[in-house]
Amino acid sequence: MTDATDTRTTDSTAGDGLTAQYHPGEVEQRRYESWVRGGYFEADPASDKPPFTIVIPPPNVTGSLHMGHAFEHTLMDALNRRRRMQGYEALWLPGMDHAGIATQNVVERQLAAQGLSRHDLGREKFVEKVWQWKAESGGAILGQMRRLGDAVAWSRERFTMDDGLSRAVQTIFKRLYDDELIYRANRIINWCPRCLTALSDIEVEHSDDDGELVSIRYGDGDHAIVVATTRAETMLGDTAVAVHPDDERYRHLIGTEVELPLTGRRIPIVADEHVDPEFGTGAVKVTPAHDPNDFEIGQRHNLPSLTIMDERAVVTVPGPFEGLDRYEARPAVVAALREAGRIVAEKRPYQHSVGHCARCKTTVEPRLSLQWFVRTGPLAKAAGDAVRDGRVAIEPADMAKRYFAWVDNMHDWCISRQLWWGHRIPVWYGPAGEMVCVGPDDEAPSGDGWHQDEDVLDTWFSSALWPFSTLGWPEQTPDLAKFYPTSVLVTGYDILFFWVARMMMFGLYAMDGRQPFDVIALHGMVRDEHGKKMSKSFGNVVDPLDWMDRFGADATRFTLARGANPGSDVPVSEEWCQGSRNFCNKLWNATRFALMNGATVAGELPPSDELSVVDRWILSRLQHVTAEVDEQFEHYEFAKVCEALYHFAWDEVCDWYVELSKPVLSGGGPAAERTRRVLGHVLDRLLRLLHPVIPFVTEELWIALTGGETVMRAPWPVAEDGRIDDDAEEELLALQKVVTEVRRFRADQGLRPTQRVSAALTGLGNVGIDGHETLIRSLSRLDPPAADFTATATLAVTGGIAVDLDTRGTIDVAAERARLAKDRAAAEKEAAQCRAKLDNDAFVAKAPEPVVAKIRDRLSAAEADLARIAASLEALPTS
RNA sequence: GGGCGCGUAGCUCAGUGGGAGAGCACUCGCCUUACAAGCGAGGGGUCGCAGGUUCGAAACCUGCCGCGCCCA
Repeated sequence: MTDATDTRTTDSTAGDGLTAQYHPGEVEQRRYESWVRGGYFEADPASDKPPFTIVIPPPNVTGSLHMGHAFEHTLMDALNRRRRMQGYEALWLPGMDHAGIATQNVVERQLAAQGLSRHDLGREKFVEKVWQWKAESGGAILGQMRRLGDAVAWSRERFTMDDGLSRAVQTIFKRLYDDELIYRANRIINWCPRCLTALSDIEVEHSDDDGELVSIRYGDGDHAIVVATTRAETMLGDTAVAVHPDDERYRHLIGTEVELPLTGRRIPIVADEHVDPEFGTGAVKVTPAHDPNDFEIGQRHNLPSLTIMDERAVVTVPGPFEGLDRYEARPAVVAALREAGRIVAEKRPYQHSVGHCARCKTTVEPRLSLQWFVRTGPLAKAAGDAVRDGRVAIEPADMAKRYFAWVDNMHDWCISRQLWWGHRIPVWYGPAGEMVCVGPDDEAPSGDGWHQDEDVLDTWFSSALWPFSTLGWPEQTPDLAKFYPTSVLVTGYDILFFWVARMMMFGLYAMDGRQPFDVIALHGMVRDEHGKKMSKSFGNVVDPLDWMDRFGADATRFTLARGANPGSDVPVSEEWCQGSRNFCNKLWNATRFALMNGATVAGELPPSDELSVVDRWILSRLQHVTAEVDEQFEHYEFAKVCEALYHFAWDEVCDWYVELSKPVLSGGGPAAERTRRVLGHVLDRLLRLLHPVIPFVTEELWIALTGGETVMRAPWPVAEDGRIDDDAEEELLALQKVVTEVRRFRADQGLRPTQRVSAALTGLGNVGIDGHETLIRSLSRLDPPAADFTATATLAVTGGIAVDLDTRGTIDVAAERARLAKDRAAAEKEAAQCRAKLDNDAFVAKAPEPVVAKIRDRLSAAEADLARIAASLEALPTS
């Protein structure tokens, strides 16, 4: 360098081919393509390696990658990549579900833009149209998964509507039907008047909404009874009033009839245990066709069910309210009742729980209709038992409580949907009322009067088969033999009921009691930096694609994995993602430094007795970290994996090992050779350990460092106990203490970092680091004592080490006094705490001996510190 | 209404019986030949409140307060 041009921040490469900063955009796509080309993601059922299988929770074909996917995929990818490195035949199987309602809605909206409805096209043409839509615009998420780095076996991509999976659906439907675990019944179900379909219980979201509570008097005089309702319009369909059998207020009315206002109908007053006498007046109106609880009461008392609304929730009762929808009918009915002098009280607003369609948020209308159901009793029992008896583990284990609460109280599952997009129910009805369930290899009945059920199955019905339908079931394929049961299911705790319990039920049933997965690893929800749920209306949604653009896929992944404590929600913020980007850059530069200094992985790692204490120390630390990371991975403790590696890489390798190695490397000779080999080894292992979480940057660096083909095929590191060296760790700890103490003195004295100071070190031999005086001087920028050396300050470090410094007479006495006073206060506090414990006879008598001994040691250390500090203070000029 | 969970530094979170931790933020000093996306040093907490168990409690028990989620 011949002039003053500052090259520090430019991106010049320094002979090693690496730029001064990591640019993920230049690496990621290229690396992903090379992985796919290399076939590294694929899995072979003929392999004799042990299998490791994850099936992807199939994203919705209409969806795109949001932060929740990015999170979940990061975890799965990390598990999968590690297992592959460990020598498993690892399969991560991708695919999507057909998302009945959502997809139909998308295509219907497109049609609506042309002024068409699906009915204009007819069923067959409409379904064709949906397939066409899927081919053209479906599955955007698959491309986004590539950007994230998902190591999925693309050759096995599956879709719930594919032929094979459809065959699986029909097969299990028939089997369940024949076993009487599927039945058709007239029941009250959740109905969406906008989607015009039935919904299962869990597709209904409840929220506390403002409504009204209207109290209405039925009957007259001493034969009157007041009921309160939030849905006045349903009184048109009332067929009884119910009271609690023990309620003294109404005992005389039980068994009698009252006149239902506006209708002239007379309805009975019945006694039912399920009425809460504390709520309202203790009397409830009963509308069996429009309320699930009322339906139950109706069943128990043989009451008629009057359906008063059509599928769009429009009143169909002849009279003044006919043709009004439920929200128009409500005030109209209340007005008419008021007119008739029937309203006793009105409360507005009145907050109460209201169910909404999970897909479109429309208020659900309970509706009596003929639907198909899965009888969940025996299936749910088996699903619960598989966890209870330990065949399936839920991680974290606490979450099993939620699972049991669900499977042990499961209602029958309404599986029919009044849609066209989905698996059509394989049941045919005959002219004489016949009903025939048709298996995949059966001939469907044909001829006059035969027709197939119009409805399709709930999307979750096919998703419930996912862990085995994707492997070829019902055929007995090599894949199924090799890769089932899957190893671990990674999913959010919010989906435990929707999907996990259903896969368990169907998996155990279809696979003769063999569970669909060995472990259910649950994660939480991604939230914003203040722990708030991300929502469009709140404006706090973060787009993972945006982060990947700006900080890289690795930084995005590391941010998510680093926050991943099992079962807990993950807050994320842009600042943290920046921090992750910085970490990737740190690794980049550490490797760059290593390459510039000839780090290598060639040849055997020298035996420990040929290595310096610094080399032995970092190798020892590496073993501890390797063991720790391995252990934490086994327990899905991704945050702890990341924490351990971040700390090791940054604080130990970069801040200490690299700095300590600089003088050795520049010194040349065999010592430098050995350190080059150790540095190469440590980075090689570090990059391997990090690869599952941050695959791109580690691949780029590992190849540059080792010249290998891909880190994906490098064996997963195993801790070598023989390299653990407690003495080396102790010595380094002492060395770090000395250096830190000198740096602290320098900072307190306001000495510039570049200013070298003469110093004499004594007592290093006390802790066995007398051989490292040069290193200590280099890190703390101390020169050997000159001829005219005069100590102006003395630092006393624990362990009897003293550093005499010659600051040319200009030491800041006040600053030094303050520093020592602070040290003394800390030591005094420590000594006092220890003394208090030791003075307590009960403590000495009852606490375990090692604990007592430790406190004694701490006390004597604190006392020694106090003595040294006092001496230092004494030695200060009194000015 | 029923159930589950949480409350630890300014923020977000680890820590489950024996020295209160991390990341970020903050303060001070630095372009120090890998990295300013950096380096060195530092400040900051009655561990929600009140009782109890224990030689010893952030952790275990009870109650209360506050917050969240699921179910009805």
